Amino acid sequence: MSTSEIYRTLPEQIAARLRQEVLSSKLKPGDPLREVDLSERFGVSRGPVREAFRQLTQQGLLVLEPNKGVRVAQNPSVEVRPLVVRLRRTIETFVLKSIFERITADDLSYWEDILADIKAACESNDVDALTEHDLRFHQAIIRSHDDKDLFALWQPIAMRMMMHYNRLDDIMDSYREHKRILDAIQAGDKTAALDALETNIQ
Amino acid sequence: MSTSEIYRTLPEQIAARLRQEVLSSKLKPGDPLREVDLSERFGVSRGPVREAFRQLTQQGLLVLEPNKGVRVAQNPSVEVRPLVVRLRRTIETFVLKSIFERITADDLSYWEDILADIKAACESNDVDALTEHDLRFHQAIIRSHDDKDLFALWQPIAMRMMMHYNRLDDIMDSYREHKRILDAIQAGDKTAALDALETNIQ
DNA sequence: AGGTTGCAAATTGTCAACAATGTACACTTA
DNA sequence: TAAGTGTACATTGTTGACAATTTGCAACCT
Repeated sequence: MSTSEIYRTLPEQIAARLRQEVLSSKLKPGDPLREVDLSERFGVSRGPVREAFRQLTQQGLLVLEPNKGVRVAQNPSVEVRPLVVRLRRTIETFVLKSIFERITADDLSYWEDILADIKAACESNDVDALTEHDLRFHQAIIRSHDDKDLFALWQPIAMRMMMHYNRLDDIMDSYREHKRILDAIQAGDKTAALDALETNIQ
Repeated sequence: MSTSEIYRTLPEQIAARLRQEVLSSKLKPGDPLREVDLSERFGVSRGPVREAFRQLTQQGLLVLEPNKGVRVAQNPSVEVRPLVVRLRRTIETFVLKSIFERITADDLSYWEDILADIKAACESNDVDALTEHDLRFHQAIIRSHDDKDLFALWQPIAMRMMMHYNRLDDIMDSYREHKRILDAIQAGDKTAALDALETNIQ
């Protein structure tokens, strides 16, 4: 997502691009995606495109119907949304709690970099960039846990929250919320950090 | 899994078979899976096998390393396991709560059928069959919710709990626990049903 | 001996052709 | 006209060949 980021495989690159377009609503819920179109667009054969489709399906961004192809997934219904929020809070607070005492200076400086990106995105009113860096911020927390499996558990839940969603009136609030999380961590105030994190997830 | 069950696609059939072998520990954590081996075994080309691998990866049963292939995933660590339990309880109780008033006679008779299978598996001490029907029981509850997306959210979490796990000393306890859930539902006792469900998930 | 380099084999990744399936629409029939 | 049927067309599913990558091992150097 970050433009300089290097992806290992072809399907990953394609998936990253499509994910960005779904999260930024360039692709809207229900839109069909054709294998041939995308393979021509990316200059590859249908194989890698199919695999990118499977990856995004696993993340909940696309929906697959056998013999019919994929479409952009619908947003979670109003009924299910509170559940998704609860699940995501459960995972992220679990991780923050369990790593809190082991947070390193490197972790902090990395998170500060992301926070700076969030600030820049807010100031230039760039919603797409904000979505990207918001995601990176929370990803970074999850990934700081030793158990890599947690990320696979968290991703589909978080993605469902990130789709076409904008709960804030003032975009700068996003920066403030993330700053509050990081400030509390730096102050060593676990309770405040967890509270700030829960506030940010809704 | 149920022998008469019909799968739509080739990859689904392959995935179902491999899932059974992982859940029954015929395939053990860390075991590598080779595309050619399995394509020969199932009499298909590597394509459908690859896709089955992707499906099982999404369910958390396999782990994929680019250019290196897939291996059977490790069990969740003792540290993460309580989180997985909490997530699964959150989803299943959410579903049971929200469908409780709309449960039909058809639902109940279907669940009773599965309970009978569970009983039979317990009585013949068939752990593999028990795992299968245990899964079917909870799947049936999740699937009774209108929002089909819930299943995709639930599956990877539930699968991680089902892997190589056997918490009960007496296998018949599994039957008793599921019977308690169904009895409470039939009695219309929501609180008791939710409590029985939580007891069963650990 | 310890470490490095360079094959050769095993394995996954990608591609393009062909098969199977689903879809749209004109055509028939009552 | 309305319902059903047949037939092209569009699209996904599967296959086997070839390319790229990783891995194990032997030969080599220091």
